[in-house]
Amino acid sequence: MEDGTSKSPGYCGDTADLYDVLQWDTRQDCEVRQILDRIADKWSLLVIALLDQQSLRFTELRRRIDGISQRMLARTLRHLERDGLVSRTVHPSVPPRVDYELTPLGATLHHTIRALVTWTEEHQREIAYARSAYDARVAAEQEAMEREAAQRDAIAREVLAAGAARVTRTSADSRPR
Amino acid sequence: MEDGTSKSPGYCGDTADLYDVLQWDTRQDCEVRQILDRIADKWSLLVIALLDQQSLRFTELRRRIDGISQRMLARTLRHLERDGLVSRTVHPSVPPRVDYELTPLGATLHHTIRALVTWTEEHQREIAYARSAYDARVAAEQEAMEREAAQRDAIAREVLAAGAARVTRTSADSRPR
DNA sequence: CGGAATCCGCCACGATACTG
DNA sequence: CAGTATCGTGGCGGATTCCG
Repeated sequence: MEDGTSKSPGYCGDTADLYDVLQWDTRQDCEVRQILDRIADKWSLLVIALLDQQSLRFTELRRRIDGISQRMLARTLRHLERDGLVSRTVHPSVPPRVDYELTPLGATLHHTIRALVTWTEEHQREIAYARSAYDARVAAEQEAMEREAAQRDAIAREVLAAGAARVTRTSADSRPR
Repeated sequence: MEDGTSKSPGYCGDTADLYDVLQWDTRQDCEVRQILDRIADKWSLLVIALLDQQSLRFTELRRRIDGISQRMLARTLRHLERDGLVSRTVHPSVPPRVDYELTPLGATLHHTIRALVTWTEEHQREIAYARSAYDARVAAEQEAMEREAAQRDAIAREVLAAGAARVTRTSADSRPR
């Protein structure tokens, strides 16, 4: 089975059905986070998006996503199937044909994901701008640091040179004694 | 700088501003996916959720999240700051005090994230059920496989025993010759 | 064609120690 | 308190091979 969900020992239990939504912060390191990590996965997102439009077979998905390895596609599909988000249909024919499609549950997820993606698309430019601004700031700071270091270095060298000269003189003075 | 966004060579460029939203599937392996991977991150989600309620300082976040390493918290915060989602305010005092709070941009994200988390919470049980059903199916299949294998094994042993007996007889018959 | 299994590089993450 | 720097490691993900 390679690596499954690995029912972590940190399973916090669903004893509290009606927990305060305003406090999903601390205790949510149980199942919710895990599910989120799975569906927010890079490939899962793509697969769900593609399957919303129509059912597809393995190779079609592989071609469309282009960049995914067969291993990751198989893994992703099995995960989604396990979570009940996509359904797998095997047509007994030669060559074998397997179709994947979104379950009703998966379809509801799609809307939410779409919202997230839409947000990202809408604010893409703002984020890019913020990033460049941040990077510029950091670069400026680093440059300032380097200039300062260079200055310190220069001063240190000067002092050392003067000290060496003084030492030479001093030793010359003390030698006769 | 350790490891940053690592502007991947796969940067597809934002040349197409008005791309068909219905086809964000294939070409989205550019910036959108990267942004999504960042904000849909396990820790980022938590930090954003926590900061929506009020501004917090480093250690407060650390305590509340509980399970995050100082390294990941620092990384996450710097990422979010770079993306312009949270703002960092340093109060020059002893001991030093740093406050983090959501920017307006980050506040807009919070609603979307909340929607995603809400979806997860709402369908948590369905997913858990689907998983157990899937696991049960797989376990049953594997058990069937093993039973079949055991049967094959028994049959094979029987045949081998019979064959050995025949061989013994045959060799006994052929010895006198 | 649709996978499963194996090998392996690499880096993301965690734990620790040190700085200011 | 609020980080940065360093090291060790687990597992993610890619390439390859084989099976039904």
